[in-house]
Order: sequence, then structure tokens, then C-alpha cells
Amino acid sequence: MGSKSHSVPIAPDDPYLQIGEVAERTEVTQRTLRFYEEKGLLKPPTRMEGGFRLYSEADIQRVEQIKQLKQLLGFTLAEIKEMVDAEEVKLQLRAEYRPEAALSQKKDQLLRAIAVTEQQSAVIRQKVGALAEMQSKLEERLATFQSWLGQIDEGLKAESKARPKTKVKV
Amino acid sequence: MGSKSHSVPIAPDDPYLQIGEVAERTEVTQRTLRFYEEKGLLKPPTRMEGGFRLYSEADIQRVEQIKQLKQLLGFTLAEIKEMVDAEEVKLQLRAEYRPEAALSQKKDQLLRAIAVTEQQSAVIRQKVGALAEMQSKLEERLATFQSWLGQIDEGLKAESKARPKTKVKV
DNA sequence: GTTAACCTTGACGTAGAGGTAAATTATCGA
DNA sequence: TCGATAATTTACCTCTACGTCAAGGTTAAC
Repeated sequence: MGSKSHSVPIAPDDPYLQIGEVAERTEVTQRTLRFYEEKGLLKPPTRMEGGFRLYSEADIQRVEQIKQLKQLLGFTLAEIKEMVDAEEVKLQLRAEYRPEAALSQKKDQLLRAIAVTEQQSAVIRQKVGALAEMQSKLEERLATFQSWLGQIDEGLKAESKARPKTKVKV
Repeated sequence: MGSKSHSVPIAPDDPYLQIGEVAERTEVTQRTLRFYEEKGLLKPPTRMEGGFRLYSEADIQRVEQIKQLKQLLGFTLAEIKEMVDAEEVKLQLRAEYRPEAALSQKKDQLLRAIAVTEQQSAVIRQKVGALAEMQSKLEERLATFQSWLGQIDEGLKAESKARPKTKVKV
């Protein structure tokens, strides 16, 4: 897997990575990376002349973000795409911050992005609430378990006192 | 969908529910209820003579719990089954709290249940952490958006002052 | 005792999220 | 320049979490 050692293709400053390295570092498979690209979760990366994909560090960040959203929080890829798209709007807006025309149209986009973001924020708040509730239930249960454990231990102590040593065979 | 109006089947005290009502009240399909039973997420409910399933209120609670774990937190059914099983241990232990035999064996079970529960607790803590991080990022983004919005609004004000009223056509 | 509404167990279908294999092409290091 | 790796696309496979008939049995009401 060790690749180009001395001849970096484009810029030695912003090291571009091939799919294998990205897969390794993000701990997803190459298939998954291509799949996410297909589904619009990752923007099509630049390519080498031969067609090999070249990813940037930003792409890695995005993959990590997707992993978080998916594994930790149970969002579907479709939902994640929405979020990612909202983020794209942000970048787009910044990019075309010069064109003076269509100012009010840009405002509309911005308002939409704000709405989406607030929506996401609300969803997260909801989830945190549900998690907190579960957490307290679990702790309650743990306390119950601990007390039972104490009782059992006492029972065992009494038992071993009654019968000093019996068979250990199974 | 409205069923039995005045003749409750068994006990009016602990009303047993048929699958249709449970489905309605929990907002999952009957298929899903049978599926969960098949997968061991719901214990096999009691049946009428003819074989119709009869669910208790406790079963409804369990379904709600499963929904939470699944939809809100993105656990898989397999993971949920583990949790549910841990809870079963709890009930089992309480049930057989009389048999004095196998005390140390009961302790083992209890220790296992404690380990599982603590594990779950840790997972939840992790998720809450991740969510908090996301939340703060979202709020940061919202702030950025708001400031941009302010800038755009100023731009628009200036524009309308310069050109009192121009064409609106596209 | 018939009938409508409800339930039963199959059995097959499907969307989401990838896994895996095959045939072909690129790149790298010697 | 030539293998040994590593990537590419295409195509089919899998597994989860159900959806959707189909063919029949139950229950409750009339």
C-alpha cells in the first residue's frame, strides 16, 4: 500500500490521497467510498490522468462526519445527504460572494439553509433528551443490581459459614 | 378497525389487547410485531383458544422502548435484543428469588447483567458527547449564517436606495 | 349459522447499505 | 521496460427490517 515516495503528483503541500489510503485511514472500505460518491454524499474527487481518484484531507473529514452521523446517531444516508447538502450551500455562498447580482436570491438560499440547520438542531436536542432519560433509567437499574448483589453476597457468606467446605466438582 | 365495544374478552382490569389494537397504539404494523416476536425482541404473548395473540400493557411499553432505541438512537435490532435480554435477566432473577440453591450462579448472572448495563451506559455517554459536539458546530454555523444574512440585508437596502424601482421580470 | 372483521402462518418482494468477484487498466519501483 | 500492486467499472450477492399478498381459520354479532 505504500505508494508514491518521491514523485508527488501535484502539490506536496496539500497531499492528495488515493482511495486505498483514505479507506485505511477512515476505516471504511473502498467500496463504501465509491458508494457514498455515487449517492452524492461525497463530491466526486479529482482524478489522476488514468482515472484514479484523488482525495483531499477535507474529504477524509467528511467521511468521518458521515460515520459519526450514521453509526453513532442512526441517521440514514438520505438524511445525511440532506445535511451535507446544507453544508454545500454554505460553501457555495462563500464562493460566489462576489457576484453582486441576485442578492435577494442568495438571501433565499441562506434562509433555507438556516431552516434546515435549525431543524437538525432540534432533532439533536430531541435525541439528547431521549438519551438522558435512558441513562437515568439505566443508572436506576444498576443501583438495583448492586443492592441485589449485596444481598447475594451476604447469603453466600452465611452459606460458607454453615458448610465449611463441600465438593467443588462440576 | 373499531372492534369489541362492550364485551371485553377476559379481565376488564388488565385489558388484553389483540395485535390490531397494539399496532394502532404503538404505530407499528402487525407485521412488525410478529417480526419482533420472531426475532426474540418481544416475548411470545399469550394466545386465545383460536391462536390470536393477546398482548399486555407491558408489551406495549416494550414496543415503545424498541422504537426509541431504533429510531432515535440507531441501534440495530440485534443490539436491542441484547439489551432486552439483559432486562429479562433482571425479571428472571426477581422471579426465582426464592430458590435458595445456586446462589453463586445467580451472582454470576447478575454480574453479567451489570456488565451489559454498564456497557450500555457507556455507549449512551459516548453518543451524548458526540451529539453535544455536533450541536455546538451547528450553532456556530447558524451564527455565521445570521451574520451573512445581516450583510445581505444591508446590501439590499443600499440597492433599493440606488434604484428606486426597476423591472422585476425574469 | 352465516357473515364481516380480525387473525393465522407461509412465502415472496424490496429498499437501504454495502460485500464480493471478474475483467481490465494504471502506477510504481526495480 | 516489466511485473507486482493498486484502482476502475460492471454486475451480481447479502443481510436487515420489514411490506405485501395469499389462503385459510376465529370471533363476535346478528
